[in-house]
Amino acid sequence: MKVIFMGTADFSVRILKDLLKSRHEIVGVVCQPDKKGNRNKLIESEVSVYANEKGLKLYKFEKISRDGVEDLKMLNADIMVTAAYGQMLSNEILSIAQYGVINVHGSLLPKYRGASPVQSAIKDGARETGVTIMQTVKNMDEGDILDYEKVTISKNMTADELFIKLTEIGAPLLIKVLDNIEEGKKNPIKQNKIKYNSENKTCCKSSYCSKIKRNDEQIDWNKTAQQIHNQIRALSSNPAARTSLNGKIFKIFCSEINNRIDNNIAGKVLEANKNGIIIGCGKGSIKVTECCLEGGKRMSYRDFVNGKKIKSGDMLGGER
RNA sequence: CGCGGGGUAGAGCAGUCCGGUAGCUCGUCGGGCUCAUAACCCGGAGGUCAGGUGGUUCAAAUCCCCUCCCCGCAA
Repeated sequence: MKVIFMGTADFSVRILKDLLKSRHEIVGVVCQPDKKGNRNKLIESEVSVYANEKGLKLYKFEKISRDGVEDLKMLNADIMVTAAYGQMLSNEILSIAQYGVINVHGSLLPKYRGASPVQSAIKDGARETGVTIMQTVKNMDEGDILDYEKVTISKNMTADELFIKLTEIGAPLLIKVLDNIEEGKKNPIKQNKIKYNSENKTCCKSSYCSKIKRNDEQIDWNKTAQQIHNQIRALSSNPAARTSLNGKIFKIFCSEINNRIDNNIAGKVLEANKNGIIIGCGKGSIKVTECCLEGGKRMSYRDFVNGKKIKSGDMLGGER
């Protein structure tokens, strides 16, 4: 089939890569316009870089529903596919192609509808999530499910890692769905009828997750080690969970639960040596394994300790 | 021209203010100790100090000028 691919992030690129190897033809790629990033430099999105590299026809609409209709119609696509695109689609866009728009979503819908399904699942400490291929409709993430697959979340898994796993599973799944649609074997299931697990009925309850805000990044050391660990994993590597160390922003990318209960003070560095950086939490403690200081690069706890930037007894999370 | 931090051995850093032999920790290699070790002790290798075959100087990692690259904040 002739496919228009819409996506922006790294997640999207990994889907697009596999899609290019399939029997379907990519007749156009749409991504978000270049944005001003750090230090006001113009940042080209991952999809933009990749599409240019592959010589694909690329569009960057400020507002796709306003600016994109004519261009997209001209491509005569059979179907459009979105994966982390970042814009809502109007009914007009949704009806351009005969098979409409299908989306690759990083959760088992109807759970975690919205902007941050992957991060939210980790933050909640979920042991399992999945990837859903669904028909896109006007209301956010409410369309019928065309196929899905479950994914296990291991206890130290970060959002980066889960994103990769979801694309590894999601890309072939998407291709399978496209194949089926082409062969007339479309089998949509309403979200309120889906059964991922016969024993557990709560999994079919819908929920929403919003964009990650600055406030979500700040670590509250009074929380439990498990909660903090989940927050760190959920936000890694971007934007990353943060606290402060000696007046500077201290970001933590990877951690492990390290339940020390003796002599705990929330936010206190209990130990900082080659064995690890151990930090007291409201309940238990965590071991920081990868981190960075404002202005510096991400590094392992060994390197961080080696540079003598942190020592036992330091307090994290004070005012800055 | 938004604000700030940084580029010194494979890695993380000190040294820069106040110019004068290139330093620390980790890793690595070799040796020793040990029942043994990721522990301890001894020794070695490894650096055009981001770049300008730039300026000042008897002398520049250090002072001055220009360029490049990395990172954080704010948007």
